[in-house]
Amino acid sequence: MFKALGNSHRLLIFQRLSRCCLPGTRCDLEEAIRFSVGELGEGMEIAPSTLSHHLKALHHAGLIEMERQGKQINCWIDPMVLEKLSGFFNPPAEFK
Amino acid sequence: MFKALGNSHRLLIFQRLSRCCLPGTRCDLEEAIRFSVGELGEGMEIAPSTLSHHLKALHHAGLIEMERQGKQINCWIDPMVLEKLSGFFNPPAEFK
DNA sequence: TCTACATTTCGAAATATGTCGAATTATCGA
DNA sequence: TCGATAATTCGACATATTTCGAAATGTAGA
Repeated sequence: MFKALGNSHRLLIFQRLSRCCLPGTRCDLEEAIRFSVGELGEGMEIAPSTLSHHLKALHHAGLIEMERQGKQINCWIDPMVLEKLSGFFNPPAEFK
Repeated sequence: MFKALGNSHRLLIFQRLSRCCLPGTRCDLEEAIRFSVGELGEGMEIAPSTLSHHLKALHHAGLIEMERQGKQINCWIDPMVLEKLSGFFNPPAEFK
C-alpha cells in the first residue's frame, strides 16, 4: 500500500478520493465520494493510459475500489482502508 | 514518506522502531525505542552498505532520527511523526 | 449496425531504485 | 599511535518503475 502511495500522481488520486467531507463534518460512511477515471485525471497532465496504469496499481494494492457504471468506471475508497492505515501508525490500538 | 515506507526492508526497519510498547500499554513519549544501525540490520539479509542506504532514505524522508553515540549511531522515531501519519488518513481531524 | 466516448492493454524507451563490494571515515581502547 | 569495530560513501550493475502512443475493448445512442 505504501509503495502505491509513494508515487505523487497516485497519492493525488488517493487524496481526491479520501477528502470526502469538509473539515469538521463527519463523513457518512454509506456515501463515500466517487469519481470516474476521467474525472480523477482532470488537471493532471498525464496520458489516459498512464492514468489507467496508476489506478490499476492503487486497486491491486487494495487502496481503491472500481466498478463500471455505464460508459465510465467509478472509483472510491472503502472507509475501512482509511481506518486500517490510520491504525497502522497508532501502536496502542489493536492492529491486525 | 510513503515512498520511503514502500520498500519492504525500510518498512521493517520502521516497524521495529515504532513498536515501542506492548499492545494495550501507553508509550512514554519521552523514551521512544532506540536501536543502533547494526541492531536494526540483525536478521535482515542485507549488506551493511545497503542498510545504510535505506536508513539514509528514511532519515531524508523525515521518518527517523539519527544520532551518533560513541562508535555506533542510534536511530529512533519522533512520536509526532506517527501522529502526523495517522492523522493523514483521518479526514475529520485537522491535518495541515 | 455504426459511431463516439471512456478506458484498458500492449510494447518500448527513459529514468529511478535496490543491491553489492571496495574503499573511506569515525570512534574507542590497548 | 595502532588496530578493531561501526557505519558511510562511491561506483557499478541488474531490475523495476514511469511514461507514452497505438491499438484494442466495452458501452451507449443514433
